[in-house]
Amino acid sequence: MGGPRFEPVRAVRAYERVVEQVEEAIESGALSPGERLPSERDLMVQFSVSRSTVREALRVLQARGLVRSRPGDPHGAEVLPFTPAALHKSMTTLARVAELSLAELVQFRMVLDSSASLLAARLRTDGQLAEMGAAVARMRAATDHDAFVAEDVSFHDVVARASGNKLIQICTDVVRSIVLGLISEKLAAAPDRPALMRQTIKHHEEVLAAVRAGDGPLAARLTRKAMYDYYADYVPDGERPALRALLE
Amino acid sequence: MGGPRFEPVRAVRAYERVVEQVEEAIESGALSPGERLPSERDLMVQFSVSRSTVREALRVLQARGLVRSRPGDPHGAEVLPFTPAALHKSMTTLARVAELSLAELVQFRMVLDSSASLLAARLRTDGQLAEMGAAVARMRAATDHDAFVAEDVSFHDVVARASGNKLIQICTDVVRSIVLGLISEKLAAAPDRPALMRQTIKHHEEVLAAVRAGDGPLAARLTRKAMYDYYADYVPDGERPALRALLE
DNA sequence: CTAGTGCACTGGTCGGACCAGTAGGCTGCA
DNA sequence: TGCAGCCTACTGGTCCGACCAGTGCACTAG
Repeated sequence: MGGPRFEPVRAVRAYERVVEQVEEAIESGALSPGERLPSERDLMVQFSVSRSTVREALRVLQARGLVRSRPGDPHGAEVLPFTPAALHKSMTTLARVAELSLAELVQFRMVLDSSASLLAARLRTDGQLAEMGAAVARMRAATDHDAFVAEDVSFHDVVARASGNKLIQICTDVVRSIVLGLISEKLAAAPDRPALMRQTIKHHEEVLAAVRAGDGPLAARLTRKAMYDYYADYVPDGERPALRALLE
Repeated sequence: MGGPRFEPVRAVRAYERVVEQVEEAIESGALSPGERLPSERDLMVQFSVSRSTVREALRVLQARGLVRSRPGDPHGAEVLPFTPAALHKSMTTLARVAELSLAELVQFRMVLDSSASLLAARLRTDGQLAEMGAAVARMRAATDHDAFVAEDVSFHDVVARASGNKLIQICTDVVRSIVLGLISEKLAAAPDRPALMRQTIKHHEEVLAAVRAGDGPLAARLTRKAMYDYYADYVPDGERPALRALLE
């Protein structure tokens, strides 16, 4: 006690050090999206490691969504612009191995999307308001179910953007696609689809009105209600109370 | 139009197919945490690929937090129990490359933690209530700042657990550690620390009382307030209104 | 000036090699 | 018989060299 606390020196593999350096260069902005890494054969010289090591490092960087390499490309691996793909992947894995229930996912969406609505009610621009209106209009005009869902998504996406919080925007996007992936087949086979679509449109119009009026709490409440009504049928009875707990 | 829509056949690399198969085995539960993968040399026989390919696949699986391999281990790579490490990594990367502001992160925590409090007010067990009380007691007894923060964290963690939503629990955990990582140095140098600690304890007691009373909305509101008061000083003036938007 | 063709180089994969490190069986001592 | 210590077979980490199909660019022929 009291003396310098030494940290255990984990054996750092060569490829990890390569990953760290390249990662740092990318995250610090020294390498911008679209720029190229040197070729693998150049990298092995620069890092003084073998090509196998370089390649393992590139695989890790690729798994993290930071770079992409194409066979034959004479310019070397490309630094990618940020995408939530890696986040999406790890959250999807999480959903499977941690056995996240649909109820938990929907509940999470209720929390996040309603907060987005609340913030959007205050921070939305007129342009975003128009985008939301347009999305609702396209929902109304949608003929097939896929198009309807797509416009539904775009509405929620505008709201999330209008919240001014990129993290909320990204997380709603990721969780939404996981939820949709889980129930898409059931959704397409839902009974009385037209009625559900009409109800959904009505809900969206109400949310939009609340956002336009700047009534954040109302917009949030309506968003939670809309999401509950939309998904409750797919959630097992026993888990529905947990969702209703968010409806006040 | 009309004909079968063919999807572009992206050239699937050999190592990707290896990743897919192992991933599927793990996520489906065919391989449980603690179990071992065959050795690399066995895998190259089973998959009919070279060891380089096997190793690149293992690097990807390791980057995703699914397996771990130690040099010299005669039992092969170990299948890991789920940890949010991969999620944490990708969200940390996200925070850097998407240039998430502290305000966005704190706002996200306000949303998630307050929802956790709201749910916990309804769903908490008596045992969890006791844990929360114990955490607050330890906060009060904490002598140094690190211990104080640690107990603060454990309080929030119990609340998140009591929400009954694993996704909320994990995400609050991940974002919290990112936030703490961003401001830990500033936090330790905060002026008038004892006063801040007293205020924080008071806030936690109030939240705990609301949770105990089953008053979800109050617990949520208090949680947002507590978090705002705790972090507002570190958020640039211009971004504070966005946080206040969550305080009603 | 353009269409077409090589070519140089790329990433993907393979096979073989060596090393340090581990675990478990074996040996030899008590 | 029991146990401590060594030994060995095998592991993962790294390196090397090789081949292939594919790419982009420069060059050439029209």
